[in-house]
Amino acid sequence: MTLSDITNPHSFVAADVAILTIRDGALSVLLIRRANPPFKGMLALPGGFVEPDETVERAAARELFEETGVPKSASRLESIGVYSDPERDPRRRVISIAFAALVPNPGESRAGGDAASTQWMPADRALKEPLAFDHIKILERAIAHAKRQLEYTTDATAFCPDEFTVAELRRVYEIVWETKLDPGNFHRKVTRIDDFLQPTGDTTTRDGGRPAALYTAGTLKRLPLPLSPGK
Amino acid sequence: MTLSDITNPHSFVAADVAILTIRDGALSVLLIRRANPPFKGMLALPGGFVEPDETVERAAARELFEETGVPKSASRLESIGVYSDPERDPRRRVISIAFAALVPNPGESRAGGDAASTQWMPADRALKEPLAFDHIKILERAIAHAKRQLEYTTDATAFCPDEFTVAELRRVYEIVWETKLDPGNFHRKVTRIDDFLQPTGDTTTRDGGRPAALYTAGTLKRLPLPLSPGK
DNA sequence: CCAAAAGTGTTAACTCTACACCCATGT
DNA sequence: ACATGGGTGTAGAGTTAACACTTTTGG
Repeated sequence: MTLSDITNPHSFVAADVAILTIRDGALSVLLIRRANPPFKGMLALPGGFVEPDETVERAAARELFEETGVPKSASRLESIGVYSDPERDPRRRVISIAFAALVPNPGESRAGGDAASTQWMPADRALKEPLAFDHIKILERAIAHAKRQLEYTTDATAFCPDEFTVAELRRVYEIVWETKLDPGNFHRKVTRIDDFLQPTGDTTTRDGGRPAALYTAGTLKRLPLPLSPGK
Repeated sequence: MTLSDITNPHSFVAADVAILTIRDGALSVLLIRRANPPFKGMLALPGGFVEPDETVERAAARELFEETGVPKSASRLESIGVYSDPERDPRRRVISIAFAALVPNPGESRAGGDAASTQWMPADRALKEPLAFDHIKILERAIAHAKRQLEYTTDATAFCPDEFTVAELRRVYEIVWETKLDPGNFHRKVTRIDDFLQPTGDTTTRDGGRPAALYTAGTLKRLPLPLSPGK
């Protein structure tokens, strides 16, 4: 560290992650209660400073794993924006790289980071809570991002367990888009797209009724034609 | 500035901008020749450090204006990613926030920054040049971003002058997507979308043939249905 | 047997593509 | 008059939405 490093413009860089999942039929987000100032005691998104030897993606993946136990590979973790208002942190200049993580329901918020202070909350309720920093803006953007991702990519599968049925996938779309989709048409549409869904050969009756075929996520990332949320 | 500020993890943060326009029928990018190490003498994207009192968007807008004279309001300037490999700058840790700017052809690269060392280059040629840092990756992402933006948003108008014809707009799509589009079908499609194009009432014959109606960009940002580059 | 959910068939409405054709100007 | 590009009409192909219907299980 030289003097010029200190006098030249520099900043703290943090990665903040809106970890989204579907719980009890609602799009939900993981919030922590801050143990330290600033905003001590307030709800916030998980986040932390980027270490000198890691990328911001790695810092975000680390936060994700610490708070949920979900490895990066089981999620879709994407950068959704940079928050750099000089006043956003009252103590010092911190530039935040915001991420959205779409993860399968990991059950109760776990021990990793600081279990006692983490909680899942339905996204619509979280948007009405006072959140630390500009985390409300990050959360808004993360939710908009998720809705858009479902239109153009196969990211909906990130909300599902490893093996899932077409109806379970449909419910993801219905919950995130807040619409009803025709089960028959939806089934035809998604099963016709090459490499979207990989049949396992197994079936399940866990949702009742006639047994449903089980699938895993295929290799396709971007949908050839967007799935529209329109009625 | 306290001691803890220095010993805690921190970084230099830069904004690098891929300024894209359409010149001589080709998608082109503004490159500078670096006057200083590292990578002295090499081609690079314009960029600079984020000052302590400005946002990264503002730093990017400043670069854009310095190099082209184009104000932020006449462009679409969007963050397209964060480049934070600890080794990306050989001298010290620098995290780069990458932007893509879509601008109308501003004529010759101008005096602002350092006219002698800036040049427009067709994007496909620039992709084959050795560029400083990881700027090739940023440029690739900026081009992919532009192609996608044209599908889902009204950003194509950012490449056009203030007033433009439907055919001029069509040429933007044809050049960026590297396709031919049916003039009649394209005309019908875009003029039918509410708030995409605002008729001025004037016409022009600057492209020859029958006079074409002039339009300005409307208020719509996101297309209700994507325009596909499909055949 | 009945309820429930999976998955398929069918059809009318809609949209898109290709291309023919007419229009309004400069030369 | 004619070349040039602007813009409209139209028919056939393709796609979609709505919903009836069959399938396969659990109770």
